[in-house]
Amino acid sequence: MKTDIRTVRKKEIIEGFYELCKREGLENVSIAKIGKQLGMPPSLIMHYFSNKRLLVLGLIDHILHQYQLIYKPILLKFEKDSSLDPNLLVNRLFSREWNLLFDDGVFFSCYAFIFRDSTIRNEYKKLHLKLRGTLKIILDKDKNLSQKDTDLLAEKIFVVIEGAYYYLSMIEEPKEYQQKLNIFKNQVLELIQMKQETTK
Amino acid sequence: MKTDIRTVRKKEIIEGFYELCKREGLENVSIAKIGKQLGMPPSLIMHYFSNKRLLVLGLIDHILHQYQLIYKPILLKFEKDSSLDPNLLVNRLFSREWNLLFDDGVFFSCYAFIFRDSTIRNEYKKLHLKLRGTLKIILDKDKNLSQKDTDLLAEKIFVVIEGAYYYLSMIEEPKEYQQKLNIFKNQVLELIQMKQETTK
DNA sequence: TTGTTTATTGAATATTCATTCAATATAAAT
DNA sequence: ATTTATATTGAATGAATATTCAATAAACAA
Repeated sequence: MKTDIRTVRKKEIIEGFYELCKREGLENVSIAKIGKQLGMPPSLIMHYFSNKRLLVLGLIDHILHQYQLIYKPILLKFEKDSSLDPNLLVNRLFSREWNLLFDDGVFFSCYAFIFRDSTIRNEYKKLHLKLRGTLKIILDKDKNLSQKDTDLLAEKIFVVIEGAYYYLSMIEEPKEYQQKLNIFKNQVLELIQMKQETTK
Repeated sequence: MKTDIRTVRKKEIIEGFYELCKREGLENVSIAKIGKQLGMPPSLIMHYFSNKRLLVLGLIDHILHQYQLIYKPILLKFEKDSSLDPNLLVNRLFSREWNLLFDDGVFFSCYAFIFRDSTIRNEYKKLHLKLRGTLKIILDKDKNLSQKDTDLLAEKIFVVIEGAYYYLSMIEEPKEYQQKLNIFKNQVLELIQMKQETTK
């Protein structure tokens, strides 16, 4: 009753779509290809997603959900602790162990849609606001940061993380990658340990 | 002799391609559409770019060239001055006045290719290295930064700029945009004015 | 059990896609 | 002026595209 066929099948289709995007790139995936991948006629896909835009919207929903699914637990682990280990936090924030689960190419392909689709833009924005909000909660646990503007600090931290995500994607050589990564980790550490402006 | 027809026409095609991408999005532009836009048969386009990948490669070359064309003069103005005004530099680095000339949607659509095309990845990387290099030269002019690791500093500055570029693209409301922008500008200013590690 | 809704199929649609080709025009080289 | 190379055209290709439709099967409600 809860897991009615409609819900299951829609999920199945989106996941097939996502797998194909990983392998072939979003721009090369057609409804027919998704059908072949899943062993179902294209008309069945159209039965659940009445046009391609809805399918892409579904994909983006899936990606952002997954993005959050990976990021949130990393942050939430700190919610229990009363004290904050900045080094541990930074390592977690930059841990890219999820790379196996999460495809950056699909993420950025979908990101490019924000410039021409306001629905998608808002979904992306909502996610990023949520992540900043969670980080603020973590930072507030730290007594060293009490009475500091943790909203501001979360903003500054995440902009480095996102810049790093963008920039590091271009770097293949592991040694170079590690070296740049350390720079950005330090940059965030310095932000946390800096004498921060007080909340106004 | 210098501007032979071949060069002119190829440029014309790429620029038409770019205009269409701005309006309709990279994924919706076909060779036939470019032809219609320029009033030439698709076969002529194929005569100059023997397949679509080469056309996309040409577009990316064009975009990166334009990106650099906008950024470099902003930086080079400082090369003459013997002293450095950090506020002025930061304002220039974040000046988005070029938004009219440069389309962010096309930029990120093309960026997404780096994940599946190593040629494109390297072109993007080359550009970013060059920009960091130029910034380092600027920073080296500042006596306050003498004997500091300006390579490192340039890296830290640009990762904020790029994170900001990514993040601010989601924000429509001008007031909110301005407020976030100021945060990131300050963040870079603090980096410049911080006691920086010495060069090893 | 009957009726009704939903799921699934497979064939068909018109359109658009990248690409090819042969023919012609134009320019450059001799 | 004649040859040679390049530019340009327009028509044609088959494959792939998103989407529609009518028919059947399965699930569900009465």
